[in-house]
Amino acid sequence: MREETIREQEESFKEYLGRNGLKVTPQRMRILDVFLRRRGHLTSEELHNLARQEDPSLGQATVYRTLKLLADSGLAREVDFSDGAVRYERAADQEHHDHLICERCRRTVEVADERIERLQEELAREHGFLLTGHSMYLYGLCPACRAEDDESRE
Amino acid sequence: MREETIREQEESFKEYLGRNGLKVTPQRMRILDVFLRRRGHLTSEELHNLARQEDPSLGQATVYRTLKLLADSGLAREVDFSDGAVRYERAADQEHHDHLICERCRRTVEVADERIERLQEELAREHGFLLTGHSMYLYGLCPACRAEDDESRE
DNA sequence: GTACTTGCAAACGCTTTGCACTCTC
DNA sequence: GAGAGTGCAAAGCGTTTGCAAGTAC
Repeated sequence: MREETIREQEESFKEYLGRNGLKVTPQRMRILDVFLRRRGHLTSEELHNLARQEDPSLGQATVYRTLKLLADSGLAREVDFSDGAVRYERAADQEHHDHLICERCRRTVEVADERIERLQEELAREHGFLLTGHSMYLYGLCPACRAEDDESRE
Repeated sequence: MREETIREQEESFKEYLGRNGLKVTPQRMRILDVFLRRRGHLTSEELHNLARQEDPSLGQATVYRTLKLLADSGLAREVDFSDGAVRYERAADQEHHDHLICERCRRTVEVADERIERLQEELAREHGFLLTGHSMYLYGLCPACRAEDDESRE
């Protein structure tokens, strides 16, 4: 992520904190910084390990608490790959997307399809619901793992 | 669920057990029976409470283990509404469906849309994946909760 | 008789919380 | 200096597991 974008997101977080009577602390800013500099889907533990390299006294609980704040503030998004722990991704990366996950190697691809989104809206409306959000996870075998299968079958 | 269907499912489970060198026990059959007679999305704990009324000595661990077997055998399906616990639903009820969940009252509606399924397949294929499964949860406000909102706004 | 199963309780992994201390505003 | 935030350790939660006793086949 570009330095400039990082600055913007930091400002945005500070603003969010101020607006909600919360305080700007070195821990919170460090966690945000590490989070933004890392692409992908991090668990709280992974983020803790990374951030602790810069500040060994940083506690795991603070990471959990800060990730919640980041999600609330809209800078991070929770994702659940059903692998035990909740993961977080940067919300700024894309407006919206879903995930395609390899069941064997856990590699993930972010996908988006406008047509599916529209159909989801439609489906909700048909049932009288006002759609506020959704989560869609597609599970399968990625190209590499499919190739492995083919080889072993020979 | 009709008695006849229940019989069929019981037979199917016994067959699955035999085929895998597992045993037919009173606990397993009781859990299956309670599960089949209840529509909806049950947690292991809810099922344990129900089954315990018929057999007070039934252990929670046995319910967990049996639900895993039911899922493996294809009689039950795991669903995750992100409310903390894994839930199970009868697989025989529908070939396949997804869930529309009210964020306020937690009411759920089962939905299915052939067009969305096709697009999911297509999306996976575009990325070289072989699709094996998916989970889609739509979150929103149900008609009743929307009406409540409208009233309070007057 | 030989696995496989059971119930119990302990362990598990992720997450939250109570607390005394520290810091931001 | 008041209220929020921190790190720590303990607790919490749903779930899994080790074990000795019991049971299906």
